[in-house]
Parts: sequence; structure tokens; C-alpha cells
Amino acid sequence: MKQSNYFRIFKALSNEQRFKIFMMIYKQCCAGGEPEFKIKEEPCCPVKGVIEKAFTKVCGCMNLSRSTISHHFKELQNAGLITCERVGQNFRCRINEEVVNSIKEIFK
Amino acid sequence: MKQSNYFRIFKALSNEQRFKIFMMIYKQCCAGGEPEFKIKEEPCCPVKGVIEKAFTKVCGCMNLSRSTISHHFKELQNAGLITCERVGQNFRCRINEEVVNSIKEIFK
DNA sequence: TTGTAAGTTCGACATATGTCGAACAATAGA
DNA sequence: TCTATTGTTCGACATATGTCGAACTTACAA
Repeated sequence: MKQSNYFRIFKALSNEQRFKIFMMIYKQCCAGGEPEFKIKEEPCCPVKGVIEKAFTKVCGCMNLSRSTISHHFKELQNAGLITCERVGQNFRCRINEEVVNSIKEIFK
Repeated sequence: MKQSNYFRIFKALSNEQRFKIFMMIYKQCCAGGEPEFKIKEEPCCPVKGVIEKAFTKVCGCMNLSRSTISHHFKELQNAGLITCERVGQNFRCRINEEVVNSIKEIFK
């Protein structure tokens, strides 16, 4: 990635709420940490690296309106940090590990 | 570092100009890369990890006013990314490698 | 077909941010 | 001491950002 574009990634993570959202997704998708959110005790990541119903889950544990959450998801997508797709009623969300790794690369 | 505070680091790096400034300092202090700025061909880092006249140098190669540059340095300091001190007329600037490393830690 | 749940888009608005120039302060050198 | 250089602080201002609610769309379920 061109160095001059890194600030866009940092911008996406520079908002407290958005950072929280990203970390919730990241932990569940990649880090296998303790779940930060769950809805009705369903499994969060039936497919490795992919979190389902991400939007719903985030709405469930953050005190923000749906439109605001939607906006934050868009920002994370625009920065290339995540990709999202709707599959029927599900909202599937995937971390772009390449971009995440490039953050580490920049400081090596 | 508490995870909930990381967004402050990202916020400091979320502005294009500020990110440039930080990378200029980082490269010269830590990465030993090709110098992005120089003034009168002086050595940039006579002491390892410390860049001298950072402010002057940055002013010299960015199209921003002194007050704006000053502001950006403050932001980088507040986020803990750098520390600065005045020694006589010199302005010495040091990267806080601990904080930089903690960025990598968060995504491991 | 009708209703409901989930996400998007839009317009509005308050607040935060980036930038400048002017005035000020501190230091070094003539 | 006077002057030049360097960085800081302040006030102003335009623009960007985060947030909301309302209206809309889509997909499933009754």
C-alpha cells in the first residue's frame, strides 16, 4: 500500500465508537477472543473469519441509532478494513487481514 | 495500554499532514530510511533515535504555517507518539517506540 | 397480501478539526 | 542592548464529522 494512503486507515479507526465496532468484529473474526457481543447465544462465526449478523449485534450493544451504525460500517468498508455482504437477511462481515497486516508493516 | 484508548493514537495519525510529519520523524529516528527532509545537509540524527531541529525541517518541506505545524506536533505529543524538548535553539524530537509497538500488539 | 424486521439514504444540526495570521516569548548572536 | 530566528498562543473561520429521526427498500413470515 502506498504510504501516503495510510492515514485513511487511521482515520477510519480514529473515532472511538468506530474503533470499538472494528475491534468487536476483529476479535470475533480473527483473534478468537472472548465474545464482546452475542445475540440469543447464537454462534458468531460459523464460518472462519466471517461474522454474521454483525450489524444487529453491534446495534444490540452500542447506544447508537441504526443510521449511525450503518454510517460507521460504511467508513470501515471505505477504508478497506472490512468487507460486508448481505446474504438474505444475514449481514456477513469479514476483516480484510491484508490491510490489517499492512498497518504492522509500516512500522517495521 | 488500555484498548479503549487506542483510538487516540489513531486519531493523531488520521490527518494526512500529521501522518506525514510523523512518518518523516519516524523514518529518520527509527527506520534509518532515506531522509525525507534535510536542511543545509546537516546530519538529522546525531544522537540515535533523536532528530534535531525537527520543527524547522518540517516547516522547510511542508506548505503549512508555523502555527499549524506547532499544533500538529502538540497533537502527536498528546497522543504519546513523540516527545519533544527544546535544547537552546534546537528542537529535539524522539519517537516513543513503546507506543508504536503497542499499535502492532493490538492486532496480534 | 400484509406486516415486520433490518439496513440504507437523506437532511439537519451541533461540535470538532485544520488552518491561518497576528501578537507574544525565548534564545542566540552582533 | 538590539535584532533575527524560532516556536507558542490566541482568535477567527471554513470545512469535516458524528449523530439523529424520518422516510424508504428489501426480504422473509404470517
